[in-house]
Amino acid sequence: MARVGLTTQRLVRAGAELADEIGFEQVTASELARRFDVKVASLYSHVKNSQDLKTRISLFALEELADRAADAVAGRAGKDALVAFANVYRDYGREHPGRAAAARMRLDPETAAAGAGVRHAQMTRAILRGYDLAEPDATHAVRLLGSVFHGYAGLEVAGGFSHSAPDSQETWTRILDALDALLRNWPTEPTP
Amino acid sequence: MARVGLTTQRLVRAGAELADEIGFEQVTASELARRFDVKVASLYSHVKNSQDLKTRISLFALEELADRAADAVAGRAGKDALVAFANVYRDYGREHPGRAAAARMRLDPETAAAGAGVRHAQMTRAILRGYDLAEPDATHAVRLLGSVFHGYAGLEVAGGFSHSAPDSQETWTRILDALDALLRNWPTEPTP
DNA sequence: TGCATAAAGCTAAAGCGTTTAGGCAAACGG
DNA sequence: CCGTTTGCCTAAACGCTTTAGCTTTATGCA
Repeated sequence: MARVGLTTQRLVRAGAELADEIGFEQVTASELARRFDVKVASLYSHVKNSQDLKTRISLFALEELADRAADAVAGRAGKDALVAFANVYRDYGREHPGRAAAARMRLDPETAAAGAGVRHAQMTRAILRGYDLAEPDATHAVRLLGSVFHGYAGLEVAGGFSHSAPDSQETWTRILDALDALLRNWPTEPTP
Repeated sequence: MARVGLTTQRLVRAGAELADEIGFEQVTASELARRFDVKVASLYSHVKNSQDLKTRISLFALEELADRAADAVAGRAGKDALVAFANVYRDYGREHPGRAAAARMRLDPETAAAGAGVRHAQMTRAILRGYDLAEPDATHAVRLLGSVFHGYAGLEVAGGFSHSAPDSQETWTRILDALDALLRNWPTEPTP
């Protein structure tokens, strides 16, 4: 019985790759065990249960995404930063659809707070430094940006925009133009 | 063996209620059979399989949501219509979290096109008649609105904004103000 | 070096959800 | 009142999850 060298880390990374191949929903302890050529029960020494495995994959993806975002934003400001930041999210979703789906998985608030969720919020806030938004408008804007990135990725993977003109890339570019314009001219008072 | 009177319709409606109670992900043929006090195999005369059941619940929710939206938008225009429309989505998510999750389920494009997906797109487009958007900007705007509604609901149910100031309702109102301002002043050309 | 011990991976088994095949009986049409 | 449809059943196979307890491997300390 040669040891394969299972680790929580290795399981999570392999699970992330598996998610990209077959979809996050389809990632299962059994399938993962098959990949490592190991009996299913062996995984349970490294992972609490199936839910725990998925949660860890989600947190891994969030971390990886935050790393990329931090990298992209460094040394940029204003619209330049906004576009770079947004493109990280979009590119990640296209390059790693399974991990991106994992990142969108609903985590209970405490788990999310302990993970990279905070980094994402802080980076989004950092983007807004290039615009002139005081609280609480900055928070509103952070939430708007989160909703758009989150929502667009979800709709795009669902095939919502595919095969219909104008193409998704064009829309994405124009949405970023629009968001930039909006942030530069955020309405302080509702206009009835 | 008294007959319960199972129907695809009844199964789907009960499945939708079940989703609101225990979460869409947890809706299972077994659980549904338990509710009707019927053996699981009996469901398979009315539903092709478990996936088919979920798809039907999703389509049901989309239809219900489209009905409400159509109702809300009737006789309104401009920001008034935008706000009413957006609030339908948000209220539905809070009133029927399970159905809303079902509505966000990824369907294959042909299934979605055959269902109420088209109505949603058309209504969103109708909202934009109150603003001055020519193609392709109108399409970009439709996609932006879809992303925001979709994304906000997803983040809100994940508890993203709960228990942190400012409260979610305030943000929602201000986001709608912002979107209204953006639509009235949509940037025709990127501003570098 | 050699042994003790913790950890890795295994077998076995129970539980639950899905799905199909085939059977009985209730409802319904003529 | 009879025949047909069909609603619901039993039975069984299959796959994923999870726990319990065992064997073997690796590792570190004497």
